[in-house]
Amino acid sequence: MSNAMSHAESAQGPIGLSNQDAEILARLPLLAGLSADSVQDLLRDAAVQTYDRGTLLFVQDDPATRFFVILDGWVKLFRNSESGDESVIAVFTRGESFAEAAIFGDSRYPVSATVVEDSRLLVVPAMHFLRRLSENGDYALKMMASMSRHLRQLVTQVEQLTLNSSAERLAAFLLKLSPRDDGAVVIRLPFDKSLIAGRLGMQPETFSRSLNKLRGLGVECKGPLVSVADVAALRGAGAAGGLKTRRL
Amino acid sequence: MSNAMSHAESAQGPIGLSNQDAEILARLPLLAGLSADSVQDLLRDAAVQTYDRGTLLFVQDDPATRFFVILDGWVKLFRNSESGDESVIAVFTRGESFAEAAIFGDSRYPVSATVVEDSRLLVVPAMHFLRRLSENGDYALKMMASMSRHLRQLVTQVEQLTLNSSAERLAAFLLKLSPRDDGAVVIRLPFDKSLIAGRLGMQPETFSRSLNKLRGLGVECKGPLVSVADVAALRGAGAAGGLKTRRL
DNA sequence: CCCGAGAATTGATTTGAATCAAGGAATGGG
DNA sequence: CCCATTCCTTGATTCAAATCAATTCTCGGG
Repeated sequence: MSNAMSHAESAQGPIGLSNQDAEILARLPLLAGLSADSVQDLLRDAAVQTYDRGTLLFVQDDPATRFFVILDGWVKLFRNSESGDESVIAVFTRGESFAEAAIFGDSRYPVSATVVEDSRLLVVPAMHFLRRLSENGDYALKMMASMSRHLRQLVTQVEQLTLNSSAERLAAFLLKLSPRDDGAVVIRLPFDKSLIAGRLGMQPETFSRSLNKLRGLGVECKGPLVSVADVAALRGAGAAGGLKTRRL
Repeated sequence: MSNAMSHAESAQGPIGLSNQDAEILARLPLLAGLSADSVQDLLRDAAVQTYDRGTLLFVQDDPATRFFVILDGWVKLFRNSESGDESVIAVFTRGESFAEAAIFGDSRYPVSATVVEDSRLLVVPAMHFLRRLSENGDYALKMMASMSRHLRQLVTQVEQLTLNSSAERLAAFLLKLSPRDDGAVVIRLPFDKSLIAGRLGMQPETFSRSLNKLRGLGVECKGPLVSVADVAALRGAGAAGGLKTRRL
């Protein structure tokens, strides 16, 4: 089924990817700026797979033998405490890679991962990829830049958890989703509200209430659609502590 | 002053390090298993520097031009919110490296760093180090393993913040410091209690009270010394939810 | 088109931790 | 050796968010 589809690219694309998929890979921090040949080389034995919502990709402490690039859909990374409840560490979507970091060192996944929307993923086995990395410094630098990015995200997350209120975390989340940084926008929430709540370290009830608190700042919510009257104003309010932070 | 000190090693040690310092470097995940020559090679223009407590090493968003290895002392990484208060992201000590990840990608420090105890640091300029990394896959893999480790730490931190109580986080902190994993131990707190509180995402007052809550589990505290009657029991209580977690 | 299950909201209540406010050790300099 | 500054502890109070408890809303299937 992979032949005769897309004329020129289909034959030379890494593992039989559509043009659009190839586009995604090209933009990936991990591979950005590499030649088509290089990408082909790195991803030689990678494969595209389709997963249904709910599929468990790997479990915390599993040996890490592969990592993933999301071509479509959403994936949740989480941890389970001994007591059974879960902490959402990250949620990724199209154009993002995850678990690359795990294939180094002791090479066990530090989190579990499930598919939260039907997804198409590029699955990259570690073995060949690692070999190529160690042979080519250029690849390795890209990889480190990508890991560095994930590190930053987590740093931000720790910061937010320790010093922002629920409403502020939600505001920050909306701002990150906003396509523009001022004026009025309508944002479509990318997945279930309760999952967003988890991602932001709060209960669903608190999520709902936080959304209400933002109403005073021009935020309205109908179903999965959130309209923000003035993005800049929302950001300003967050920074100024118009929503309560711990005082100075 | 570097000659005639330690007989054999002094001459061939990286940049005139004592045997003990060389020992530290050898154990560093970043360099572990590399030959003396390789280390010498990588750290060619690194230098040992002494810093007084309170010294600001770099500020969040500074261009990241160097990273550090701690030969002695303690260093705090933190972020400042717009509103002025700080979030402690990590505290590192002898034998640990930090800010390696920052020298990749956009190459700005994602955090600020200050010295919290008089310290001796190995300062490693990024330029030469990066060049060597890209030339030698072995170096790069080590580096990634090290970054992977930091990533794991942050993941754990996010998890703890979202689903453990203050008392549990403190218990986990003590357990990590414990030299043995059962029986009775006395632990010396490595730095000020208020800094530990910050590191654990709580106020100093809450730290004090959490310590009291642990008294019921055989934890006593005199000054900077904490005695644990039974390490295994403490761990058990934490896991079992003897200290309150969110219920299942 | 209606129905049932899961998702989301809303309300009432509890509670863990922050804040406010003093006291009490400890530490270092004069 | 004493004082002062800083750190730590303890108490009273407040507050944000979790928990408990109903509804209401939504959406896909019969």
